[in-house]
Amino acid sequence: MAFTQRSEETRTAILTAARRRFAEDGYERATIRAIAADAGIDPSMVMRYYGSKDGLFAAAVDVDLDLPAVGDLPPERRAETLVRHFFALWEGERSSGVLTVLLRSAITNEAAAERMRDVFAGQVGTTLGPSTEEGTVRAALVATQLLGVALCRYILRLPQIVALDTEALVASLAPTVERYLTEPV
Amino acid sequence: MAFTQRSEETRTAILTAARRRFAEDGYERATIRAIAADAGIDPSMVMRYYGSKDGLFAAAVDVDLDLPAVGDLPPERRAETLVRHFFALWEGERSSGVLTVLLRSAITNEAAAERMRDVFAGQVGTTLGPSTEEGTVRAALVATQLLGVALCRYILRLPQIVALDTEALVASLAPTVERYLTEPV
DNA sequence: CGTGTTTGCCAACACTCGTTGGCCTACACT
DNA sequence: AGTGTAGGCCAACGAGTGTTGGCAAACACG
Repeated sequence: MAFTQRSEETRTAILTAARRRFAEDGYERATIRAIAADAGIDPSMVMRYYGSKDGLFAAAVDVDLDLPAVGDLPPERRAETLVRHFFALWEGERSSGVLTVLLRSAITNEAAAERMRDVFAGQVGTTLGPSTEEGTVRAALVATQLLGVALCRYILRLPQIVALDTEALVASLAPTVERYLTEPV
Repeated sequence: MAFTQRSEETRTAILTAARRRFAEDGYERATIRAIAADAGIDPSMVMRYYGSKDGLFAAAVDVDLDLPAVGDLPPERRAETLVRHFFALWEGERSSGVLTVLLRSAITNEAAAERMRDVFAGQVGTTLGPSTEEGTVRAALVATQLLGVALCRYILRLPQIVALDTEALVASLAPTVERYLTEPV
């Protein structure tokens, strides 16, 4: 019952390896065997720690977006703050590809898609202000642009988008996001 | 050697079933057996007609975007025309989910991702005008928004985006696209 | 009508996958 | 030191996969 230090180490080793494999290969092609090999342990240990592949996946995509409360900012600063935070999340070391895991597998795995909708509804929808219907539509429009750029940059790796640095992207995208947040629908 | 009528019928039956399965399940989870069952024939026939699963996939994503020559249009009409054509492509009966196949599998399958980059470079990049470097960057920015909305609407099925009709989406997205086409980078 | 070719199905192979149970080792605690 | 428990590996099962070869039936054509 009590976690020893060693068990906790391999537990996180498995999780790290799982995130990398899920991010690179997607849910279906990431195999328990490969993840275990990366973590330097036996495949059966993965089962003992996380119960099943689904359980491991659920642990791998358990992410906190840690969104800033843009509602407190002056309106003209909200869009830029959001976009900047978005790139910090994707390119940050700490998250280590969780978002890539989530997005990539939300596309082949219905459970992941639902989790993504939940994350969106729960975290994105509310931090943009009171959750009126209009507000969630605005948030969804923002999501189309931000997820689209993540798709092209981190998954499809469109060379023109990969080549741009984040500052140039912020400059291009912030006005779009601002329009979705303010323009009448 | 000469194609009989019956062979051509099952050939397209296989292709139709394959597109549907690939679109719904993605490359990995779409099985030859399921596709064959949908087409009402034996799995081995799929191999005889298309050689391998990869061959079938290549045939399934062989798509012509049929983009309009927006270069001839007055600038203020280009964005709206593009967005409208984009939705017509995705929701049109004729294409029957080819684009969903392409996008969905480009995310787990590296070969599909490269094919997507090729389609983009070959068809999208050039029809937006002379292929200067600035032009391809603009085209890529347009792609982030349009692929993003396709992702949210046809794959993740974000309810707020699914609920909007195409006219409302055109109204929301066209100004964004127009900005990417015109605003200094 | 006879014959060769196409269309199709059946059965199987070789492989990989997630998952399980048994067994050995190393540590913790009294 | 003795003992129970947790950490770890090995071997295997059962299911599902893409793929192949052989054989029956339907067709085309002389």
